[in-house]
Amino acid sequence: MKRRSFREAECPVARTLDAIGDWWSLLIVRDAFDGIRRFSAFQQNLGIAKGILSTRLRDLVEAGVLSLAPASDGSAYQEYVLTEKGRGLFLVIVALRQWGEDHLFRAGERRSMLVDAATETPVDRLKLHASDGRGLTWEDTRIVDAASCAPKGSPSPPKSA
Amino acid sequence: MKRRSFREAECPVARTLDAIGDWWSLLIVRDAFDGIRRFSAFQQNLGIAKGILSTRLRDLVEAGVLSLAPASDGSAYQEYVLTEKGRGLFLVIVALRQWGEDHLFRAGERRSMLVDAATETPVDRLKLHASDGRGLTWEDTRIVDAASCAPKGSPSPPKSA
DNA sequence: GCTTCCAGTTCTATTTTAGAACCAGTTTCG
DNA sequence: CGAAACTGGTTCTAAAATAGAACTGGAAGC
Repeated sequence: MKRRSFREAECPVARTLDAIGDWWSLLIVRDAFDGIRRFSAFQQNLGIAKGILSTRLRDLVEAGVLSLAPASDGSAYQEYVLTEKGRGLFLVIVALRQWGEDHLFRAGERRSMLVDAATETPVDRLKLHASDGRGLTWEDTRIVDAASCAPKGSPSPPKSA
Repeated sequence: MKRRSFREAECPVARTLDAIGDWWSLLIVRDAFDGIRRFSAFQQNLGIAKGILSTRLRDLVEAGVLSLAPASDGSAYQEYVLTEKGRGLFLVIVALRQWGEDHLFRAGERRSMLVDAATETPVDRLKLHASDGRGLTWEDTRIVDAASCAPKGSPSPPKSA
């Protein structure tokens, strides 16, 4: 009765959710983007049980999203910091944020906001584009099998690995 | 011992995850984007227990992400279709997909691909821009409280709601 | 009208989570 | 230095969620 795994799914969305799609992981990652690094800081900020946090952090480190580094304040403790792979989740967080802003707030309700630090102005909306720059909506797209759609530099035909 | 709720969180990311952040919801939404509409089709495609699927679909309908519509094939059954709100999750799915493509596949491994239907070429990567069009990375951004960052047409000061 | 399919609901067993208690190593500080 | 408090966990129990199978009532197929 184990939870189904999509680690080997053909769909990248499924693999991503398999890796970080549980209830707490993305919240932890969001906190990491907000500068939180210490176990107790995550725990207090999220109100998560320590046992769960412990396994989630371990899983995220195992997944290569976070890594353990010596504390920046010189103490003997360690900190959890985003790896390059973890920082790659930024647009996932932004996409979640923009959807929430659009659909989950009543008018005038207090909310945090993502701004361009240089100008303090809100960032632009994410948009999807074709390779030639045209804007795309869901209706303009299709899912195909990679084998049938080799990109320019066709790295290698899917023979073994 | 209820699961903590972020329905009233100030952070849009937290609200979004509260609404659709559990293990199955985004997979169901992904399937919906792929054209799946019937209970049994979701069930077979995901390998999810029927009981869970039942509550997940009910929750998604309640959240306004899916709606029930009479079956398009003329039968007496009903179908689950994405609402406008649900279609708004497209970029979330795309962001998850691109991260998975980048970090969760070995070279040459078979994977599905999102293409521009018109040209059959892979879509562009999502990118974040400032309001003036400059590309932004995480390091270029900050989270601020909405009240301290009123946008141009300052809709209304956060007085009541 | 009998059988099969569809879309669930209900049931039990297993797994996961929450929350509190506990603990070893660290830091504080008197 | 030694006691007290803090940090980062682990362990324990109880509650909740999930998996999987069995069951059900209406719709379709024949």
